Amino acid sequence: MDEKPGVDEQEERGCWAEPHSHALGALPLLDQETCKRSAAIFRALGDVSRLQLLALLAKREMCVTELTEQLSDNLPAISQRLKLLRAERLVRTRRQGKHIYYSLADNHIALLIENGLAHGSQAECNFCPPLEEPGEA
Amino acid sequence: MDEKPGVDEQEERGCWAEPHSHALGALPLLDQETCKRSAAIFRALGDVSRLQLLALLAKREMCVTELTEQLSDNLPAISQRLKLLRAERLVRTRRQGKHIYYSLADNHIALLIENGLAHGSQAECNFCPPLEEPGEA
DNA sequence: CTATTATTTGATCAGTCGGTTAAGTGATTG
DNA sequence: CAATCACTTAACCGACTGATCAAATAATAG
Repeated sequence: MDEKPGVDEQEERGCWAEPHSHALGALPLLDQETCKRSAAIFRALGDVSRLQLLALLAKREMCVTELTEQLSDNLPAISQRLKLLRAERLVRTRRQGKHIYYSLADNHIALLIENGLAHGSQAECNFCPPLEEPGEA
Repeated sequence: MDEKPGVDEQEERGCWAEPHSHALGALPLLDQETCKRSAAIFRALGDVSRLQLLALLAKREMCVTELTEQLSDNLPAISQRLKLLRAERLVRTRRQGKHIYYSLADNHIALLIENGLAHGSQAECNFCPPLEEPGEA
């Protein structure tokens, strides 16, 4: 936004004296809102219990009781996690009678989860194009 | 314990009495190692400062001093974040003289970041196929 | 209405995380 | 060699997180 620090004078202080690319000027940072939102999503995904929960919901919608059963955990804990995930809009709810069914909010999220799990596994990532030969010889 | 599929009688205990799909049995959970690794990656990405840092490194490799400049932050803070990101193998380092250059560990990570940022922005996600199901509740 | 089932919320509390400052390390220069 | 630069680490500390249990709420059944 401001005047860019043009390379007027080559002073001999700091690594600026060397031909660093950052002498070329400041790079634009991420939009603050996008960044905050993205980080919040990542943070919500960054927990083993929640990730297991989401992985289950990626298969099909489930009510809280079933999630509790499948995860062999206690119900309030599940509910608290779901609350957080819902606050981040990663899951959605649907009420039917006495039950509240949870499911992933959209397939964006499903894709992101799948993508992350692919990275987390040692298997080849099917989201990335085949690695170009890292020919650093 | 389970009767045959012919659900003629309703037992009076729990939501099991109702035709819930989890009566069909337990679903497999995620492999614990994959889950932990994935969650760790997500957690590392789940911070605004680190995400900005990674977004910069997605453009090109930089030394710590330049990152400090670009982010207008103090150097030890950047270094601590880089340490964490390196511990999670999201970034790699290359020493050249007095400088240590950081870059993203691989393009898996670059893709995952790009993917997450796309979700974080309100724009259409270019990683997801166009939604095929208009007729959803 | 009351009772029961299903789920959420409140409140507490231990554990973790990230920023900050100062000191430490490792490479290069004179 | 000592001085300097680039960066890392240690240690402390306040803030946040997530688990837990009891109590509250919401919908349905009787």
